[in-house]
Amino acid sequence: MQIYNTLTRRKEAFVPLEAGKIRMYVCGITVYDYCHIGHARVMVAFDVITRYLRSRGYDVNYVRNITDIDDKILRRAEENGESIDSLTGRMIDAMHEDEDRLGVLRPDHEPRATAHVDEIKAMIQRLIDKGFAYRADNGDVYYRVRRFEGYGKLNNRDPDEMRAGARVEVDEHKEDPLDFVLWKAAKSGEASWPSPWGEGRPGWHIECSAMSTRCLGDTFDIHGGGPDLTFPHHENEIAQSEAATGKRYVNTWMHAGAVRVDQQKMSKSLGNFFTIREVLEVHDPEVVRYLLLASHYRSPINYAPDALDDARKSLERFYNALEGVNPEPGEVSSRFDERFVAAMDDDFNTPEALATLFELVRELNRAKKEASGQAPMLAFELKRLGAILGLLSQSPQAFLKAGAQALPISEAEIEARILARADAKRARDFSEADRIRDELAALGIVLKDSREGTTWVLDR
RNA sequence: GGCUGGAUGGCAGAGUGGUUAUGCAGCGGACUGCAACUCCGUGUACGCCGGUUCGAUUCCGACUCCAGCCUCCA
Repeated sequence: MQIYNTLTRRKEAFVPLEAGKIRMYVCGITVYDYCHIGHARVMVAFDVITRYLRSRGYDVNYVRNITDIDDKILRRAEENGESIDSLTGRMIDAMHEDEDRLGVLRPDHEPRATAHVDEIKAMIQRLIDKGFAYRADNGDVYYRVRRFEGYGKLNNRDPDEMRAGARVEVDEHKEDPLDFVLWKAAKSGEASWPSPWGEGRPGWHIECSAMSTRCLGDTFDIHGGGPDLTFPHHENEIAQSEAATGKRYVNTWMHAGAVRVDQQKMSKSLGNFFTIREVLEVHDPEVVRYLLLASHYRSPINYAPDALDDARKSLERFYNALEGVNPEPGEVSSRFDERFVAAMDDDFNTPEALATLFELVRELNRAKKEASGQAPMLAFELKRLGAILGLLSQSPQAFLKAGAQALPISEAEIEARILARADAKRARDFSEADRIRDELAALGIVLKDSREGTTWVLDR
């Protein structure tokens, strides 16, 4: 199996530290607002990676943190006039709801920063003891960046050159402009924890170093996150962890590509984001998931309404093929499975894997047409491989008729109309049959005739 | 300015040193009372300019353009 490693900027053969086991940490969400599609991409990408690795027999320990103390949280809680716990509690529930709907399986552990302040403080103390950190006179504790030899290795950056042109804010309390905060002294009234350096709270980067080490050990296999975390967040994590433990921190760094809107990154600061929940008001969650998987996880994707429509049409092809077949396990050609695995083994190439599934669909449709008896087995294989991507879990009817409750006509009435049309057809009264079909079509109901009878789906 | 990626047919999007990606849309045919679904067939796509090579969309270099990071952001 090959995985692209941000650290080396190439695909590498992936070998877990411990045979058969994979320890993976992914940077999660700062819970001060609803998740947007960019968050969804990271969630779905690592969900598929986890599902695939498990399908290959690996015992995966997947940890994704929750940042529940931070400046933005403090500010938002203040603005809302609610407590920090209330805000973060609400947003964590919302996040879980969003990912459940997207079919994202929960990570094995979701450590929260506020529940690990002791470990964070212990790591800061270690860094101070080793000379990698210092307490400034304003009560903050900073990391001494230039003391760490490998600083910049993840981003191929030279600290000396960063200094020259950089827009690093000058802070008189820091020894060096590149230094970053490990422990933030509390202003009066702010949420804080006692520490040897005074009342305060953890800086952002240190929580991931402390919690990943706590959950997965000093060195682990995979560390992932969004595209904007390579610098400074992950660079700083490396500096903290490797200085504290003296060991290699992470073997493989994985970063998802950005979600764009009008060729610009979707981000909180630009305000051009779509939340998961607003998108799910109009689109089936599986359509959103498909859209995210139709591009490779490292490529940028442009978010546009048309793209969702295309994704729906592609999924309809899958569900149309599955319709009217009872999947059953059995002997099928191994070539689909082999191609699927080869695609996924190559840095989780989901577009290629999907292409394989479409070939399986064609085979399935042929089997249905020729009544070769292979259809149930092919359908089973399609659903089995689809499940590794977290797709095709619904019944074809549920997917193809989703939204029917909102129709001004009940399903029973639709069935009655279909029977009336069948009668008209039998009487060779095709104008009446067509009238009924047009009447239903005006409501977005599309009829599909086959030897077995007539079924209907919703068109949109 | 520094560092990273990218530019593929009408759209989306993989991939490959010489041979069909795939999906949607289009076109022709089959099925159908007509459709829908489905099947069969159908496209001299690889930013631009050089170089390497028997041969490059694929490797190398320059150029143009796009995006990301360098500040909180997934």
